[in-house]
Amino acid sequence: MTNEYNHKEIEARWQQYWAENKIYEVKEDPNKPKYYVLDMFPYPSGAGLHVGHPLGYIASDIYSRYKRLRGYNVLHPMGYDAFGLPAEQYAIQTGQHPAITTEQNIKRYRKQMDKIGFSYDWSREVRTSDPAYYRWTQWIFLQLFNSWFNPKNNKAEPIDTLVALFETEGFKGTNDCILTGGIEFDYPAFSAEQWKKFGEVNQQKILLGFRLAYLSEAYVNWCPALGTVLSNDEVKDGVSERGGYPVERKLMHQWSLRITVYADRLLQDLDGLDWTESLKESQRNWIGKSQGASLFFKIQDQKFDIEVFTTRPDTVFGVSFLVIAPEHEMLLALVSPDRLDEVMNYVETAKNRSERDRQSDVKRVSGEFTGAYAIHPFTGKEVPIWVADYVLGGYGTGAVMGVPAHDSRDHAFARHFNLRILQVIDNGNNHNILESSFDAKEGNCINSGFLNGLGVKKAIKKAIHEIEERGLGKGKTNFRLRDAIFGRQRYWGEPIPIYYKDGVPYPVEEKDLPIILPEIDKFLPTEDGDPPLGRAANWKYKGEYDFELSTMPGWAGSSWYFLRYMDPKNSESFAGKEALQYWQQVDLYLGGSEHATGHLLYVRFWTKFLFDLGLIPANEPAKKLINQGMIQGRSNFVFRIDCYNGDQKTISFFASKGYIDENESIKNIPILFAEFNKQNQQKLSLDFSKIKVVKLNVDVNLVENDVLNQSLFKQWREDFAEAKFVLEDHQYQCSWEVEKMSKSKWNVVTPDFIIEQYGADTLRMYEMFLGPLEQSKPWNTQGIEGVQRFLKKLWRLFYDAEGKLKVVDEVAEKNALKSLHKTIKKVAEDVENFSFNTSVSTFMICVNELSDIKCTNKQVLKDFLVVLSPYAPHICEELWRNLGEAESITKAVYPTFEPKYLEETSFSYPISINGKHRTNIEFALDAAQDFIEQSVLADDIVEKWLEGKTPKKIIVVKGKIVNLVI
RNA sequence: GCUCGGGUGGUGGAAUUGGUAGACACGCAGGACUUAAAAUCCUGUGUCCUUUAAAGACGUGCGGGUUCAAGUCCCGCCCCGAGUACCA
Repeated sequence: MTNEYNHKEIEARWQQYWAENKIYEVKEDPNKPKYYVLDMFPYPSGAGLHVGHPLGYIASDIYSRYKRLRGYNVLHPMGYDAFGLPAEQYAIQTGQHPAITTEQNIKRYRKQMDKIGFSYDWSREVRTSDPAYYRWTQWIFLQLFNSWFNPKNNKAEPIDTLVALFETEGFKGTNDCILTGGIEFDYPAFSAEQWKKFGEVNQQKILLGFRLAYLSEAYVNWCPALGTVLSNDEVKDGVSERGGYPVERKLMHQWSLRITVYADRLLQDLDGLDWTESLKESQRNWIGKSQGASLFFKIQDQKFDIEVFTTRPDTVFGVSFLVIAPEHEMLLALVSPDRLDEVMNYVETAKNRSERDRQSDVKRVSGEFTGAYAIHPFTGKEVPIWVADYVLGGYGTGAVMGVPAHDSRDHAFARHFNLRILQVIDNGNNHNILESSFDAKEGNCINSGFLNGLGVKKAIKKAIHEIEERGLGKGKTNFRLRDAIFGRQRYWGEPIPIYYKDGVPYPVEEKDLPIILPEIDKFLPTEDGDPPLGRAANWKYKGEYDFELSTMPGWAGSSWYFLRYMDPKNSESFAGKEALQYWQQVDLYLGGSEHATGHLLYVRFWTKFLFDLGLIPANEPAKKLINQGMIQGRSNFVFRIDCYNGDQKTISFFASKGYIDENESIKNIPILFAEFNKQNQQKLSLDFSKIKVVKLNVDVNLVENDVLNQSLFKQWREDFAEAKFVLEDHQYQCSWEVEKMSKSKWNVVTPDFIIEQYGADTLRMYEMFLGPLEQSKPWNTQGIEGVQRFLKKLWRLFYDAEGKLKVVDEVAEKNALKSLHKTIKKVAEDVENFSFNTSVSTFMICVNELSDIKCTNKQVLKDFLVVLSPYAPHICEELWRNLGEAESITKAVYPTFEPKYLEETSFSYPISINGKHRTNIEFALDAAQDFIEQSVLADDIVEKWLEGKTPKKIIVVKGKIVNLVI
C-alpha cells in the first residue's frame, strides 16, 4: 500500500480501466432522460495541443460527468475537423500527402487528450475527411442543389415543386415576389407554355438561379497566395485569416449556398436561444437587417430612374445630392459628355484601389460630379448626381441619397465639394449644422413639407406610406449577409458531387456517392490554372463527363457533424431516424467565440435546411452555447547587458529585473556595475555611452515563480553556457508579459508537461481554478501547487502516514455533515451555472474543514468523492475503489443535501412592510431564535426595542443582529 | 464611430444578485519538525495612525445621487478588452 498520492500510477490505471470496460460508451435508452454535450471539434494542427486548448474540453467533461451522476444518459463525443488548408500547404512544400500528416496529427491529439482523462465515447469519433463521413456531406450538398426556398411557406422545398409551378403558372419576372422572395433573379418573365418549350439546357439554367446550391458569376474574395477564394468570415482586415495574405476582389464563376434566404429566420430564432448575448449580437450584426425604403429618382432628360435605398426616408427633404457607386451599371448612361473624362478617370482609380487601401483610407473624401441631375420626387428640385467610392456597389442598390445634415459621410462629402446642407430634423439642441452632422434618432421634422412636426418614428412610417402611395418606391428590408461562396480551388476538401453535360451542372446520382478524392501527383493548380483536382488522371463521371474541380470549404463538414455523432456508423443515411429522434439536438455546446460569424452561422443554416426537408427533428443545432475564453501565454524575459570596453571587446551579463526600469533601460548604472564586480569578483571598465540592454524571451520551462533556474539556463543555449548574472537576494528575477501562446515566444506550456509533473487531476482542477470559464486569461503555472496540495490533503484524509486506510464506518459528526452538505449544494449550483472556479474553492474549504475535525467517516468521505469526481475523476475513482466499492464511481448517484445541515449565514425577517405582512415582535424573535445566539441579543439592540418602536425588519448576518429597520 | 463585456489587495480571483468587501489560492514574512533539504504543519498578510495591542479611520476606476445599508441600483465622466465598420 502506498502512503503517498501517486498520480502517475493512479491515472494510468483508471484510464486503462475506463477504456477496457467501455465505461463511457452510450446507447439510446428510452428509460433515461438524454443530455447531449458537444465540444467544437479541433482541427488537428501539427503543433499539437497546448495548455489552452483543453480548457473547454475540461469544462464540458465536468458537466458531462456531473449530468451522468444526475441520472442522465449523456452523449459526449469527440472527433476531428480534418480537412483544411495547413495540411495542404504543408503538402505543397514537402510533397507529403495531407492524409498522412492529418493522420499523424490526429494520433498525437488523441494521445494528448487521453492523458487528461476525458469521458468521451470514442466509439462515436468522426473525421470530416473520412469518405464514410464526407459521403453524407456530399449528400447534403445534393439536397441543397435539389432544393429551392419557397417564400410563401418560408422554407426550403424540393426543386420539383418549383418546376410544377413553372409548368402551371410560368414566371412573372424579377418582381414576382411569390417566387423569388425578393432575391434578385435576372431573368425575363415567361409563361407556362414558354417554359415547356425552353428545352433542357435553358430550363436547367433557369432552375440554377433558384437552387440553394448554385453556380454564378460573382465578385469573390480571391487570395492569390493561397490560390483560392475565401468567404467573408475568412477575411479579416483585407487579408486572409489563415496566413494573413492579401485578398482582392475578382469576378469568378463560383458555387455558392443561398444562405441569404434564411436571413430572417436566422435572425428571428436567435431570440429563443440560450447563447451569450454578445455572440447573438455579433450574429445580428453580421446578418445586418436594416429596414427602410427604396426610392426612385427620375433623371433629368433621361428615360430611366435611379433607385436608392435608405433607412431614413423621413429625411428625404434633406436630400441635396445623390451618390452612386463607381460600379453602378447606369453610370455610363447618365454621365454628361463634358464630364466623361473625369468620371472615367475616377472610376479607373477606384477600381485599382485594393479592398485594403480603400478600408485604410476611409477618411479621404473623393468623388466626381457626373454632370447629370435627378429630380427630387417631392420638391421637384434639381439634385446633382455624383459618383464616389464611399458608396458600395454590392450593398443595397449601389446608390444613396445624400442627406448631409444627418449623416456624417454625406456631411464630409458635402463640405468637401461645397454642396448644400439642409437640416430637416430638430432635436431641440441648437446644433450648428454647417459644422457637423448629427444622427437624428430623435426629434421632429422641419423643412419637410408634409412631414413637418412629426416625430422621427412617425415620420418614417408616413414617408414610406407616401412613397408607396405615389408609386415612387416601396418599403424594403436589406440584409448585409451575403450568400456563402462554397467552392475552393483546393485539393484537401470534399469534392463537389457535380458533373457537367453540355456546360450544364448536374448532380451526381446518390448511389454513386461518395465521390472519392482522387490521388494526384502534385498539390498545385494545373498549368492551365485549373484547381489541383484537374491533375487527376482519368477522373470522369461514368467515364464520360467532367467532374466539378473545386472542393468544398472547411466549414462544410463541420456544419452537420453534431448529427453524425448521434449515429456515426450508419451507412444508409447520415443518421438514423431513431437516433435523431432520441438525441434531438445539442443541449450544451462549448467552443470559442471566434466562430460566431462562421461555423455557428453555417451550422444553423444547414440545420434549418435539413429541418425544412423533414430530415431532422430540431431547427436549431444547440440550445445552450458557452464560449470558453482563450488562454494566453505568459512570457518570461531576461535582460542582457552588453558593454563594450576600450578594446571593442564585448562583455555581456544578465541583470535581474530589479535593476531595470519601466523603459527597459538600466535604473542606476554605477550600482549595477558595482554589483556585477562584487558578485562576479571582477573589475569591469566602463564606457557608459556604449551600454545596450537586450530583452530576450526565455523558455518559461526554465523559470519557476519568475525565478530563473540558472544552471538550466546555461544548458539551454550554447552561447549562454558561460552566462554571468547580477542577482537580487541571490536570485535572478525575470520580468513577464502576456502574449499569445506560441513557440517563437518560448511561452508554450503543454498539458503533457503539466500532467507529467502534477497529474491530470491537478491540471483539470487548476484550469478551472484559473478564473471564470468565459474569460480570457494568461496561463500561469504559479499557483498550480495549491491544487496539488489540495489533492495530497484529500489523500491524507483517507490514509495515515504509514499508508493505512483510516476510514471507518461510524455515525457521522454534525460538523462533518455540515461541511459535506454545504459542498453538495454549492457544487451542484456551481456546475449548473458553469462557475467551475468557485467550486474548486468549495472543495478546498471542505477538505480543510474535514481535516481540521479529523473526519474519518466513511459515508461522508464517499459522498464527497462522488461530488468531486467530475473534477478529479482519477483520484476519486482510486479512493472509491479502495473503500471497497465494486462499481466505478461514474455509476454512482450524486448525493442530495439536507437543509437541516446548512447553516444560515444571513437572515432578514420582515415584521411589516407597508402595512402588509403584519406580525409581532415575539413572533419575529421566535423565528429568528434559531439563527441568533442569545448573548448577542442583550445589548443595544434590545434597548432599541425597549424604546417601544416597532422594527420593520431584523437584519441578521452570520448569526448576529446587525441592524433593525424601524 | 457603433455594439457588447469589464475596472475589487503584491497576483489570480470570491461576495447568498442590496446585507460584516477581500472567500479560496498563489506570493511574501515569521515559526515548528529536520544534521540539512524536500515534504508537511502552524501564525500573520488591504491601506493608514500606533512600540505593541485594543480600538479607530479610510478603502471595490473618478464625481454625484437613492437607501437603515451600495462592489452591487440611478445619473455624469475616465480608462481597458473584444467584436464590427464607408451597410446609407
